[in-house]
Amino acid sequence: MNTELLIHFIKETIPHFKIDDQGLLKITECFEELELEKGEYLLKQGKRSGYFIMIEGYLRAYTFNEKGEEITTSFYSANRAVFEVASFFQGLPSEENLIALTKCKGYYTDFTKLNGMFHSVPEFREFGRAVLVKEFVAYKQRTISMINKSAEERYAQLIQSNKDIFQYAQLKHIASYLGITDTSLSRVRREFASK
Amino acid sequence: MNTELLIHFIKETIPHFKIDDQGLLKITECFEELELEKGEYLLKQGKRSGYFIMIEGYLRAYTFNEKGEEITTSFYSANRAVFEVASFFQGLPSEENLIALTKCKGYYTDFTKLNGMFHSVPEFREFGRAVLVKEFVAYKQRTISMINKSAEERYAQLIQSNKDIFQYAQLKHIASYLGITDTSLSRVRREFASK
DNA sequence: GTCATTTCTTGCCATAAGGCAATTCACTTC
DNA sequence: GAAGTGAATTGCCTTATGGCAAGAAATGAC
Repeated sequence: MNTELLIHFIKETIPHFKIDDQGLLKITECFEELELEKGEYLLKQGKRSGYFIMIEGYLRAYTFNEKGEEITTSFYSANRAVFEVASFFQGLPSEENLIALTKCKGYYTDFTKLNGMFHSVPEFREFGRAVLVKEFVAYKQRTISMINKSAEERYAQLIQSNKDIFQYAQLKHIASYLGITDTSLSRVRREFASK
Repeated sequence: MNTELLIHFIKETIPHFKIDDQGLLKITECFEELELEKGEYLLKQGKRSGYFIMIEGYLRAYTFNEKGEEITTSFYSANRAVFEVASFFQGLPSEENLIALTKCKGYYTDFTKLNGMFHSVPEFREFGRAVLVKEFVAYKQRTISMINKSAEERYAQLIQSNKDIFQYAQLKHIASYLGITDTSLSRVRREFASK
């Protein structure tokens, strides 16, 4: 397996930590390469989530509200760890689906393997925790945006932070991610463009 | 130090894990008892967050938006680990304040000590991760509520999940926590009461 | 108790976002 | 390039929420 990019991702995530080769070997042994074609699912509702370090591509996470409408909960792009936190760590069946918006490449593992590394490889502990913290912080910021920003501000923010996604995701999916309807997003875009 | 309640909280958090007495001792040595009076701050903006296992009491987390208005980001009650994730784990100055709504009691530690335990006490790793995951999941669910529930539904949800808070927090703080103004909350409450 | 202060509620009107249906646009297929 | 499909936009109207100011209620100081 070509593990170069996996190793690079791990080192980038914990730059203050030196990892010896033995530790790296233990880690890379627990991952397998995985490719998804556009439209393929990384995770389906009801299954337990795995842990995917994505090196290339775009993914969308979605679930359904009580009315049965699709709600996009996240977008993922390259150099991001992808997992549904409750399902992966607490062993629950996932309420989310993860679908590839483009061809995706990366490294995959499951909870048992990851947990083994977590306890036996100190550097991996740091890595795992850093990833969890980073994702947590991102969600927290998003909640706060929902509280004190308008739809248009959230839209502007998304354009700035993840412009590519507009190329791969449908606007109605971006709309539900932003917490508005596709109709409103369309109007927000018109307003925004005219500025 | 009376560590009974601390030990109880740790065991409750990872019920599937047996902890030996040596591990427990290592853990309890790293915490100190802490009491806050009503109105006292556990964390002030700009400082680095600590880690507080709260056994008794109620806390409120808040920050400010661009207009300088207070935004309540969380309420905490007994048997909860309290920390600002970005500040505590990433070492950043906190953007949040944590203030006691009532007298609070619990156990306190800092990042250095916690990180030491994280690497040296396997049970504490499990505990630390479980806490992080639990808080993360809660935030995630809150974000999704913001997306697909009305203010009234979120209000009803809060009443059900944390009724006590209405006794200790001001309505304007609950309002900003729910993502609405105090005026709107007042109307939501009138509607809700009439049902 | 009375006064002062803060919190909460209400009325009135403004703005943001939603709902639905019709239309336009973009993309595929033949 | 015509027809068919699904996505996105638009028009028209409704509903949810906000803003502000006035009043009511609760709280605290003396």
